[in-house]
Amino acid sequence: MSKASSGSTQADQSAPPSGQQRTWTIGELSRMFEVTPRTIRFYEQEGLLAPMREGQRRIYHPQDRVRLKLTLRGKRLGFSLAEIREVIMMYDAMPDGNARQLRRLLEILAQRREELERQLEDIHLMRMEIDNVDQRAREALRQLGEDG
Amino acid sequence: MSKASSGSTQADQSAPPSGQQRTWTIGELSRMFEVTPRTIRFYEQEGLLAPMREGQRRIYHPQDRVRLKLTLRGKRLGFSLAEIREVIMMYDAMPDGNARQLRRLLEILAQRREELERQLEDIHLMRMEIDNVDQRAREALRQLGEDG
DNA sequence: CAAGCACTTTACGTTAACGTCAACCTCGTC
DNA sequence: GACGAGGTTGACGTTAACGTAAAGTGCTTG
Repeated sequence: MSKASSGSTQADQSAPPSGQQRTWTIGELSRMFEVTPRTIRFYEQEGLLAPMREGQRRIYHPQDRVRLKLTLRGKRLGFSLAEIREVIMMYDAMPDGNARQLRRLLEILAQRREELERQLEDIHLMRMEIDNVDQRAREALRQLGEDG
Repeated sequence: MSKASSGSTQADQSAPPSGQQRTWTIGELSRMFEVTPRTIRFYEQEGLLAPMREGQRRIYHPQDRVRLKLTLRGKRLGFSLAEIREVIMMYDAMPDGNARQLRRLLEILAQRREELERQLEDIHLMRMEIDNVDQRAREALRQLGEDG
């Protein structure tokens, strides 16, 4: 809904002195996506993220943020971290990926798409069932007396 | 879509001698839904199923089959067994449910619906991204030479 | 009646995805 | 210079959702 324009010179949230790219700490990111820092470090350990370091501290660039967002979205859709990693890594290896890798990637993508279609159907079915139950519950409530 | 009429005398798959309802063993159900018997027993242990017994052996009626189907669908959508159980149990308790229970059920249903909407959006977004990656992978493949 | 097959219970094992300490650094600031 | 706020690395704990193996039951089939 709120389509934040990314072209303006507006400070997105707080810009570094120079016109560099915005970066975030692990804490900022964790609040931003409502996950714990532990979770973010775990994703790194699992090869889903690879933030730069500033000394010993992690700094996350927009690219890392995108990856995290994709990861969390994948999770909400029920994919395992391993599956998500596979796609992300292959995507990153794309420019110099060989034919076999690319074909494999296409395979995976096709699979994902199938699963998504199944989920779509599941969602529609479940919606209908929820509507049913909801309907019945409301009626039952009415039967229980018009007060409340 | 296929609204199986439950009134006809037709044998659904294999009818018991008399015109009773069709029932299944755990093995049949497990093949039918491509899960292991262990899984089905586990769901029972978790309060999601409650099949009759014939001696010591479980026999599943259409009602049980429906529950299993709903459970698996819920799982595909990423719900936990606990969440699924909550809804199923409340649904069963509906007829004599009190007002508080009914309201609680409505709450849960509303929540589920919200989650489903989020998932729908996630699916659309992920589809677009998959289409993108797919596109790029195909092009990269073409660039690699027109052979193979 | 032995064998096989499908089922049963019991119980311990496993994996994914984190949670939860503990012990340590490294700033800015009071 | 002590201190608190945020960060770091281990390392072990936990939970959900089953897997797996052992040992027994009951039918029916050669």
